[in-house]
Amino acid sequence: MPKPAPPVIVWFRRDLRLADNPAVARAAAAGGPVIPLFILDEGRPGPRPPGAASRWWLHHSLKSLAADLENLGARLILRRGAASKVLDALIAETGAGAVLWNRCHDKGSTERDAAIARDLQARGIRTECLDASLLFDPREIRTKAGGWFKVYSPFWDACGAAGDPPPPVPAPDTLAAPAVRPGSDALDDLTLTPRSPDWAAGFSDLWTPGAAGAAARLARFLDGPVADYADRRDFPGMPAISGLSPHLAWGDIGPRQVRHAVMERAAAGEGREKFLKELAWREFAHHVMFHFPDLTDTPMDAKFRAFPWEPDDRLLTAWQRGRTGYPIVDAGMRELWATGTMHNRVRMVAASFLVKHLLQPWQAGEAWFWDTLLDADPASNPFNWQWVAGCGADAAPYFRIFNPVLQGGKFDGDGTYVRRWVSEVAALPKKYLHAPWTAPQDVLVDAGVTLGRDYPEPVVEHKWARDRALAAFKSLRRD
DNA sequence: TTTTGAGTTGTTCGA
DNA sequence: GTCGAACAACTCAAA
Repeated sequence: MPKPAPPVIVWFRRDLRLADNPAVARAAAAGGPVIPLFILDEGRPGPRPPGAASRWWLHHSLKSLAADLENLGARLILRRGAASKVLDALIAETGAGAVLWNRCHDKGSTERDAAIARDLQARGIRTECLDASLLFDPREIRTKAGGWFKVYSPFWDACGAAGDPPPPVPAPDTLAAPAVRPGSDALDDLTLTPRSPDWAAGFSDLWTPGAAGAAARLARFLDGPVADYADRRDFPGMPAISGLSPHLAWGDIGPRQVRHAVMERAAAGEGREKFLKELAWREFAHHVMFHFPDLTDTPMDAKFRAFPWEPDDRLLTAWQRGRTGYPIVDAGMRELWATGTMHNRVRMVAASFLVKHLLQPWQAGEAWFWDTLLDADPASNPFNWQWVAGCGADAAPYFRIFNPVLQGGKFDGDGTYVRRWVSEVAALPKKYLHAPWTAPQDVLVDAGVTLGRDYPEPVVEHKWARDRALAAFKSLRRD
């Protein structure tokens, strides 16, 4: 009798799916027993610990993954602690001979995983690190001079020239169970969901974390909205967007699956093209983070280290709570709190407002989004904050300062979005909706609004704040 | 090496 | 109300 093959550990991270998962496919193809593992590792070095909203998503996505694994005859093992220690213990318990995972490109994971791979290999445990989270390998998308792209358009062109990414591999039909059944922590014991108060209670009505939920959302998007995506994506009151970002953040679905489905099932046209370009922005953010590992807290443009921010907790809190007195900003911040996401157009306006109107450091906004966004992504979140602040890749010129009143009028002209989230001003006519302080007294009375009581006066005056921001940005100029 | 064209998402001002 | 220019140089990527 030949000795049975030693089990293979598949270490799940931000790839909580069975299809389009090269580590799973490789382990299944080997035919031996497979041990699916997720580790909640909040030590250093390691990935940035997820924020509170992300933890809620993670909980439910893990639950979904466990159920999907169950259907294949496998049991998801949950453990918490330093990944190296957890792996060591599990290998000792089960006699596992290999550990497979899909690459994460953030600094903490890269450092941790490299050390783990070295240690395991030195002890004769095979490790394999595969690619699942991106369309292209960041090492392969290069400028002609061998550098990495800092501008989106040539990056996009280079991706196009790189050829099609490989099609997603299907989920396995079955996974062999190991002879020794290792113990697992209970999902609830990871305490990923809020208890008192349960501020996430409303999330369940809006979101279905997990691969099935992601597939359903993708199908819904491809059945309709994608055709008008280019024309409607900027209007937060319209149901025009895919809502896939939180699923992508934890890898309920992978970008290759999204791209493949879009190409197969959406008619060629502007909507499809625009959507793929948005997916490529996600890609760009991850590639930039690969080349600039300190993206999370260090401005890419070094002269921004000297930026004259004016940190102020009162202003930061007003912004976080959606009480700035600018309805489009407040609507966005309240949408974020209630749903765990914010429409992209409004993110730009709200982020610009914090950084430019309030002169709060972009890192403070980034941290709040990291904690409250269900789609908080280690690359996209800081990348986009740096873009807004003007210190990131392909950033806008400093004088491009969003006017929250004009943006409201332009992209929420009929007020659908603001009325949904800022009930205090919902009765105002659309003419004054985005600037309640300009409404005549009788209009305010009719709408039942007393500024300063029911809804805040603007925390800063636009023109004054704009001029202050311009002066601050000017001070950075090289002389 | 030097040159050239271009750069997600805007606002304000004055004619 | 509408339109075009100015906003400020700088960096990037390719030829």
